[in-house]
Amino acid sequence: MTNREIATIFSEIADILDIKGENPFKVRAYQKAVRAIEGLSEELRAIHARGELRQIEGVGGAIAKKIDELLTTGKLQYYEREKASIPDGLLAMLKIPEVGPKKVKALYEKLGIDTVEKLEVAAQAGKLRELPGFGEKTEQNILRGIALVRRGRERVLLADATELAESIVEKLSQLKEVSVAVPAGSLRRQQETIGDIDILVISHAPQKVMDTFTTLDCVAEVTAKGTTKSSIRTKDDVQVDVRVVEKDSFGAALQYFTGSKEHNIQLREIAMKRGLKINEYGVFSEKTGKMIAGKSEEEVYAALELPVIPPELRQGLDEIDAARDGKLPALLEPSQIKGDLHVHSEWSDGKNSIEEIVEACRALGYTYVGIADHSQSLGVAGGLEPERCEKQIELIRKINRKLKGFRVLAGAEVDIRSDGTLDFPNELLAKLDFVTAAIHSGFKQTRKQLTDRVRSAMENPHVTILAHPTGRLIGRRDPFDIDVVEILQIAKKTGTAMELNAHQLRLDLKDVHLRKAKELGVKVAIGTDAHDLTELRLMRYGVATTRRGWLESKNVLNTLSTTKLLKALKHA
DNA sequence: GCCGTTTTCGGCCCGACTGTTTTCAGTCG
Repeated sequence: MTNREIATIFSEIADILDIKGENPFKVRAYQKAVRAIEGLSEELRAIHARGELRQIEGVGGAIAKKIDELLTTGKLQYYEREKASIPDGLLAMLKIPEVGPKKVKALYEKLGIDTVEKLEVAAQAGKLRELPGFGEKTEQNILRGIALVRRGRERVLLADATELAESIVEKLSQLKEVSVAVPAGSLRRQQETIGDIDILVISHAPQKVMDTFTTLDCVAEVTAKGTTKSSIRTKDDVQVDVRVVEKDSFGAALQYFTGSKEHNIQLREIAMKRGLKINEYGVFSEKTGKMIAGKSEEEVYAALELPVIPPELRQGLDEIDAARDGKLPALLEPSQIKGDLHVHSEWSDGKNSIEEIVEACRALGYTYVGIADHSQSLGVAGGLEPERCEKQIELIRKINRKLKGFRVLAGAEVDIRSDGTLDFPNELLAKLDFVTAAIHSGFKQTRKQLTDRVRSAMENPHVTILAHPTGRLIGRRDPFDIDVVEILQIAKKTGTAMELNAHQLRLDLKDVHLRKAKELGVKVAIGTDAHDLTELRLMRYGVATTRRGWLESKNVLNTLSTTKLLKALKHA
């Protein structure tokens, strides 16, 4: 039973208890456990085997016992019982925006509505307004919510959300009434996918900001418009919220709206113990009500005797402990990246010549670029035959002779075949500056097959980097079933680096596994997998993801100087 | 259900907006 499956069960338990009107803190305890499990880099099975379940923050005796039951029997009696106690359809109803546990309960008990379909019919017939607390507007909102769920409320990729947010920020910034406009929320935390975009604005004329925001070209629908907060849905179906605050509360608001929710709850608990109260307007003394901080995030954290925690780390895991103990990492900065280690040229399925790539990379301030075109097996991607690869190496040497202060590294993205053998002979691999091995087929193999396959590739001394280790495409293809922790342990032994593929659809390895890599001392190589020059800019999302994984410059290969990098790649 | 430099009991983050009310509950983040 996977972490994901266990988290889903606890999440359903929380929903069921919520609908039944149980103690809300019990509901929250289950939700907290769900988030804790989702944040694990390790399988619960392994933690269970070591008897360390209760060391997980948010997992106490009762939940540990339930995890034990799930892992040993594959079932949970408590869950079966609770699930049987309410109709299945109620959980689906809860997924509709505007419909929460109280409404579900009322709809079910008073009108016998127990499916989304029945709810839709009743709303259309104007039956809901008979219930106390329900009116015509509520009916319309519920119908809209149902349509929204049917369309599938997909989360937006970090790169797409960033682009949209930056365009809105730019337009709001042009107003003379606006002094600052910045993204907050999960976007500022650089989460790999974004639900809603939050933008925070400092202005003394909030109404003007609200009016401008709700009438932007991209707006399809205004879902809320207040004096300091408005929400819209764009034509691309993304929800965007804008909040306006006063200058003196900006730090508190930025902290508050950056989240994560769990991080903020932890901060508030600390504040409470110190006789302080935090809200989006500032930090206040509980006794006197006097505001003691709020202008900047520095002030807010300082009021709790903490250094500012970088937004990417605010995940509600152990970052506050680390901050208190002075153990926050010096996270990787974009400016520390000296080159891209995964770029495709026109030799395989890329669009540009090596010379064009060099020029673009120099413009980005890099001092090297790793060309890694596909190998022969990948026919669809114009994979190189060994002879073509030899030719490419020659050309790269020729280009390098003409370059000053820049170096093209001759590499290849070599296919790991289904049987674990590599797609190029060793003699050829030996001539390359670096070899990135990757799985591009046979995703459906068993966990053991896939893990063994990658192991045999990594054990080849010429292989320096394992590309996109889990093969996932965010929102499109699940990661293949591979034991990432075991792969990392093998990498430690063989000295292989793990790629962080910075392509917007991949971000592979993901944050929790990067952190595990750091713990194990496995180096990370960031590559954009660019197939054209514009994709070279995806590096920023790679850097952001390493930051979420607590990586520092010393953990990342492409912060090294050319000489040191070449040496490190040979060693690997 | 979790948790403990006040605690093994009694707390558990906080406010905006909406729609329904005529002072507030529900939902959301």
